[in-house]
This record gives sequence, structure tokens and C-alpha cells, in this order.
Amino acid sequence: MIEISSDVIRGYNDTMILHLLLKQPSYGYEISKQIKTLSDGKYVIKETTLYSAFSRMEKNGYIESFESEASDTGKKRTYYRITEEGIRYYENKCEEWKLTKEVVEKFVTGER
Amino acid sequence: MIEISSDVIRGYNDTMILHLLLKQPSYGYEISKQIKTLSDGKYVIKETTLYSAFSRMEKNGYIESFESEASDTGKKRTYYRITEEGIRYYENKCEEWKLTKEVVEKFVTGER
DNA sequence: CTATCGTAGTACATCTGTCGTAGTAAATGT
DNA sequence: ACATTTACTACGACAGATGTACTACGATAG
Repeated sequence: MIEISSDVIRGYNDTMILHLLLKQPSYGYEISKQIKTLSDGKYVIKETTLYSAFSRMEKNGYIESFESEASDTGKKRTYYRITEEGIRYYENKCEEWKLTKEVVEKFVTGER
Repeated sequence: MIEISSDVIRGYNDTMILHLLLKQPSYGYEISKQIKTLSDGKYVIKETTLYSAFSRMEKNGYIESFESEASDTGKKRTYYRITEEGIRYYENKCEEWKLTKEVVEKFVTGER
């Protein structure tokens, strides 16, 4: 079975998370489920990877956290929302992706 | 200026090198120049990255080294050739790339 | 005649993001 | 009642990329 290269994803975990936060604020567990479903089960982010991405991005000012009670269960959770800087970072990464893809595909057969 | 994500390339430096070795045996300096020209100057591999990739891949049995004198200058250089295992590894990475690309593009706007 | 540039590397320490393992704790399912 | 799902946190290990620096030789420029 072929698996997603975690060494590629390494550069885009943050981007994937930001993509989801762009739609609405969310929290760890939900993000991880959304990544799984959106990728058709092809990629499952590790918890540790996810939560360390959160703290890194908060430190970098790309996201902000806030505590909130779940509307259904009433449990408090740590939510994250994307910042203006996060949006810029995300857009930049999208541009970067195009360039990176172009380059990689010159070295991978069956493409372009 | 947008730059190639070294965290994506990280997963494909080996593949890029193997792609070039698939055509003919080569050595460090030449490989680095070929990567630069083939990528239209968009990606320049660092020396240390390149040579550590060589030793890693030799250890893994993907390439074999041999000493040879340059036909022009007569200087001895360390050449590398790809092995059967290296070819299989390369082909696998090409498949993996397609899958990875598919997933990433679900999270990057302006694609698919 | 000397300095810099291109060629062809090697050595070593550091950084970053991911991963493995483990543990907590409340709520929900069976 | 016990297992699973939800929702995290802590900590250490690892691998690949990077920075810095150094060697050595020949060609070329000033």
C-alpha cells in the first residue's frame, strides 16, 4: 500500500489546518476528523502533530485560541480561529505549493 | 519572493536525484547543476543536503558509488549509479507523489 | 603574481516538525 | 460494568535539512 509521504505533508499540515479554520473556528478533535474525511481517509493526522501545530501557529500569530463550551454537550473545549496574518500565510503557502509542485513534477515521471 | 518549500522537497530530494541517475551515472557537482537547470533555477539543492542524500541512499541500497577519472580533466570523482532497488524505490515515490498531491490539493485553493 | 572563482567535496553541530508512547478524564455506547 | 469515543497534555526520540567551516586543485582576472 502506498502511503502519503509525511515528509511532504510536513510542509503542509499547517496549511491544511488553516484551510479548515478559514471556514470557521474549530478545535483539535474536529479538525482531525475533517482532515480524514476531506482526504477520503487517505490522510490521518497524528494527535501530537496536530496539537503541536496549534501551539506553533499560535506562537507565530497565525491562529488565536479561545475557550468555549460546546453547544451540544456543554463541555469546554479549546477553539482556534485564524488571524489576518494566518490568512496571509495560508495564501502564501498556496502560491508556494504551485511552484513546488511544478518543480517536483519535472522529476517525477508520468506528469506534465 | 516565493520559495520552494524545503519541507516538501525534503520528501523528494532523493527522488529527484534518482530521476537523474536513472538516465546515467553521475556525481555530486553535476547532479546539483542538473537540478538547478531542470527546475529552471527554482530549486538549488544545498551541498550538504545532496551529499548526505548520497550516503543515506547508498546505505539503503538505492545507489552504488564507484571512483572514476573524468574523461576531460582526468580528475577522480565519486560517481553514483542507481540500483534495481533504487529503481523500485523511485517508481514507488512517483506513485506516492500522485496520492500526496491529490490530498494536498484538497486543502489548497485554486486547484482541481 | 596574487586573489578570486569554479570544481568537488568532507565534517560537524543545530534546528524543526513528526512520531511513539503514555497518561488523564469526562461522556457515550453496548 | 466495561469499552470506546471525545479531547486533550507531556516528553523524548528521530530523521532530514541547514549553517558554518574547511580542504584542495586548477583556471581566470586584475
